[in-house]
Formats: sequence, structure tokens, C-alpha cells
Amino acid sequence: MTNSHSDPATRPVEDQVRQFESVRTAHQSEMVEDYVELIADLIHLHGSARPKDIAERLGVAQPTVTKNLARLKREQMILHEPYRSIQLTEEGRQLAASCRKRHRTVVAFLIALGVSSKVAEHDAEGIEHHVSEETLQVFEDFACKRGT
Amino acid sequence: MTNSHSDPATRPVEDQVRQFESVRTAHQSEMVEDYVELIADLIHLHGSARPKDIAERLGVAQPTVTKNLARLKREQMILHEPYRSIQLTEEGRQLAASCRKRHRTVVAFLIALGVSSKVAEHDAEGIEHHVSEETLQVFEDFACKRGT
DNA sequence: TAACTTAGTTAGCCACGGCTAATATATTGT
DNA sequence: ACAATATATTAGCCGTGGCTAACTAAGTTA
Repeated sequence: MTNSHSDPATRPVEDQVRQFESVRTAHQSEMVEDYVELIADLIHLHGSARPKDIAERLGVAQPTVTKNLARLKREQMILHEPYRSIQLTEEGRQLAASCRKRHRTVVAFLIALGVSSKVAEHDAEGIEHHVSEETLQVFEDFACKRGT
Repeated sequence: MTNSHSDPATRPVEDQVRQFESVRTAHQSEMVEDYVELIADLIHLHGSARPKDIAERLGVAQPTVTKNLARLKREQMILHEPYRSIQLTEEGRQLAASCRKRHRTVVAFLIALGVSSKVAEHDAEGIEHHVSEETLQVFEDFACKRGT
């Protein structure tokens, strides 16, 4: 172990606190990121993203989607009037693009490492929300050197 | 891209559903894993794990800890009577051990990859809960070959 | 157009994991 | 032993993201 603090509980308390806090924060953005990314994909694929389709892709009930869309709207990620189509705002489009890029980077990285593509896709979904800029950069370099 | 389904929305719906479901499931176990791991560390370090210390390490209020300990108890991870000390059950100890091992593997892997130890420690906290057995094995092999 | 079907929303429930304020128990020091 | 302090719990609030049931709107088709 190169790490000088291999036992977590011996690290400064504030450091550990910051970490846990930042994981909690990440969890709060996950839903938004997943939705925005999925909406972008659906629009790209079908020309529109209906609550029905979103619900189906995520494996949740439609009312759950309606509720969460309210939050996306509140956070200015989408434009949406009841019963009308869902549009991404500029901010939403940007977020979707960066999520998508990050997602693909993580998948490509895992595959380059030797993980099967199915598992890579699966794990990326969970991992992508917790990768810092620094780590993402390292992933990208690695994937470029080794993978496709 | 070696992946045949680089556009998520073109993958079979059930696959994507399973992924999102499994991320949601992982989230439900995160709290338990974090607590159990931390409790083991504190016991190892101080001989006991008090709610006060747990709260301090996690950066949450004490009542939050009390509430969550009830869940750990319900799930048979700890033994705990009001105002008395916290013990890990055998199951709890095992979970703590495997979480700890996984955590260290992820950290060692990231460091071996070239991520700074501070960021490695940070990202590991978020990533560790979303790494499948297969990926973990790949991480371990890589860290062994390259790092300490 | 009217009836039926499909899609979307609203209302209201649940568990979770945060919080503060108030209370109860332990511990410590005189 | 008792008072003061520190720790732990309880009660009760909040927002999130699930759910079902009931209702509303849109779209289809006879």
C-alpha cells in the first residue's frame, strides 16, 4: 500500500466528512443526470422523449417520471408544459452532452481494461456519477492508449 | 468504440432497466456498508464505536446515526441496546471485512493508474459500491501488476 | 362525432436519510 | 452522592423518489 492512510479512521476527520458529503451530493444529481441523458438519447432516436418512454427505460412507473420532470423543470434542465412535449434547455443539452461523454469514457475505459462489455456498461452506470475530473482524465488517457 | 451499443437508447429496454434497477438497489446498501465499515474501523482503533464518533466521521447529526443504527440492527449487522455499546454481528463483521477489502482494492487500483492518492481516496468512496465482482477482479489484477 | 384506447397528471401513500428541539441516560468531577 | 456535562434517544419535521388508484387529456377508429 502506497497510501499513508490505509485505515480510513486514522485520516483527519474533516477529510472523511468531505468525502461522505460529496457522495451524498453526487446522489442528489444522479437522477437529474440520468434523466437528462436519457431524454437526449430518446430525442435523438425518436425525435421526442415521452414520459411513457422514460418510465419504460428507467423501469419506474409513469407518475414517478412526472414527479421527477417537475424537478428537472425547476432546475431549468427542460421545458415542459402538461401534456406537451419535453424539450431540453441549453443547460440541459450541455449537461446531457457532458454526461454522455463521461459515460462513454467510463465504458471505454473499463473495456480497455479487460472488463466484458456487458459488465462495463452496467458498472459504468453506477460509477460515472462518482468520478472526479482528475480520474476521468486518467481513464480517458488509458482508454486512448489501449483501447479503441 | 468497440461497444456495439454506444447509444444507450438503442440497447434492449430490459437491459437498461436492469441496470438502473441495480443502481437503485446499490444505493440502498450503501448506507449499511458505509456504517458497518466505519464501525469496524472505530472499534479497531478506539475499542468502541459510539454514535457520537460515527456522526462526526460521517458529517451527520447524531439522531441521524441513531435512526440508521436501527436499520443496521434490523438487518442483523449490529447488536445494540439503547445507551449501550455497539457490537458487530458475525454477519456485520464479514460485510465490513469485504467492504474494507473492496475499498482498498479500488484505492490501490486508482493509485496504480496514476490518480493522486487524495482523489483516489475520494473517488473510491463513491465508486466502491458500484463495482461488480468481475470489475473488481480486473482492478485487483491491475493493481498487483503495476502498483504496490 | 362519439366511443374507446392510450398517455399524462394528480392525489395520496410509503420508506429513506437528512435535520432540530426536547428529553433521557451516563459519566465525570467536587 | 449530587450537580454538571456529555452522550444518546425520541419526536416530529422536510425533501426525495418510489408506488397505486383515480382522473384528465389526447389520439384513434368505427
